Amino acid sequence: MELNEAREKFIEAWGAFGSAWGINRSMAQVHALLLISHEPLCTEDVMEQLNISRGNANMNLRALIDWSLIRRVLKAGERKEFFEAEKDVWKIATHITRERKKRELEPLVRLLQELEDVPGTSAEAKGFRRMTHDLHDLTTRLDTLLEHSTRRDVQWFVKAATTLLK
Amino acid sequence: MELNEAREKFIEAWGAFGSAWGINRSMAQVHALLLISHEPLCTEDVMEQLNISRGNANMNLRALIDWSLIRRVLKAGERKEFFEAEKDVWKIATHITRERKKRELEPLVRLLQELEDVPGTSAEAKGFRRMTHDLHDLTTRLDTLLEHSTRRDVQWFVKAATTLLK
DNA sequence: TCAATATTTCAATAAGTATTGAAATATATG
DNA sequence: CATATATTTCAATACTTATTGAAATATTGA
Repeated sequence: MELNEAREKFIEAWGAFGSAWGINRSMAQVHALLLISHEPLCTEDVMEQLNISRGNANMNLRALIDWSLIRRVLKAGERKEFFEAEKDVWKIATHITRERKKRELEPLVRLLQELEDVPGTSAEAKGFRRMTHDLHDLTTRLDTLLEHSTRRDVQWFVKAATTLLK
Repeated sequence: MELNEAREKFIEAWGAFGSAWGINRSMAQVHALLLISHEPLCTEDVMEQLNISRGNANMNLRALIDWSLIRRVLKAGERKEFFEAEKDVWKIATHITRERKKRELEPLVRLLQELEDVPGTSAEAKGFRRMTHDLHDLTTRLDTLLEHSTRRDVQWFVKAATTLLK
């Protein structure tokens, strides 16, 4: 496969993958483009290479900065902003999971905690409490796990588990 | 909080959570409803309680069976089908991750594997290979991990990690 | 077999999300 | 400060995905 064809396929696949996991396709594609770009790119570059509008490019570049997946870069003698991606896949994984944990997992954990305290002695109330308690337990564990994950932990973690489970 | 209010909140939250992770809101809500229902429910029950159409209910009940998150139940003397949810949260987590792994992770792993073989000695080609190789490595580890996870493994796994990282 | 009832399908439509592009705003440079 | 250039905003629009509901199909049991 040609390098250029490969680059396109990667951008497409990363976009589809993100999209399946509730991450806006353009955002994932902009991220993919920067991931495989050797040099930092400016907004125009992103617009051209992905065929998207200025507004779209701007919006998703900002979102990616927000997620700590890319950073602004200044080029000497250039007025406009350039962007480059974090290339360490462990950091990428950590930043994505942290962001989503904050946005979606934490609110769920908080609600489940409340729901565990629903009063009542009926079989229904008991069953409800058991369910929400178990879910709360699971989500809290996940939450803690992600909270304390650092690159080395994750590496150890996955390696240990992979070996053990092989 | 009243049990009924709590039930509604849970259904809503589970729907929103699923939706943020690329799982159809209705599917997540039907799942939530069955999770907290003491008795198996029929299609009509689901339609009524969630205010959704027959087609929608049917489609999502089928999808949930497909994901092994609920099962059909026959009630003695009843002609129609009833449905009940798997209530073991570890099994729920396993089934969801397995299903998504199959649908989205595996195709990505396959592509990344191909992309690692892109030819060329330019800095660009090298950088591209490094990136896709690292990603392939990460996704493969994840894939293996999920592949071999069973309830007990997951319990051990999360417990060990939680303790270690606390 | 035939009605009654249950389930599935699917074209039409609605709802939700993403994208555009031009105007407004901000910022750098002579 | 004026001008050129870069960035952001946002209402309009396009696109995607979910949902409806009625018709078609399947299933049960008298």
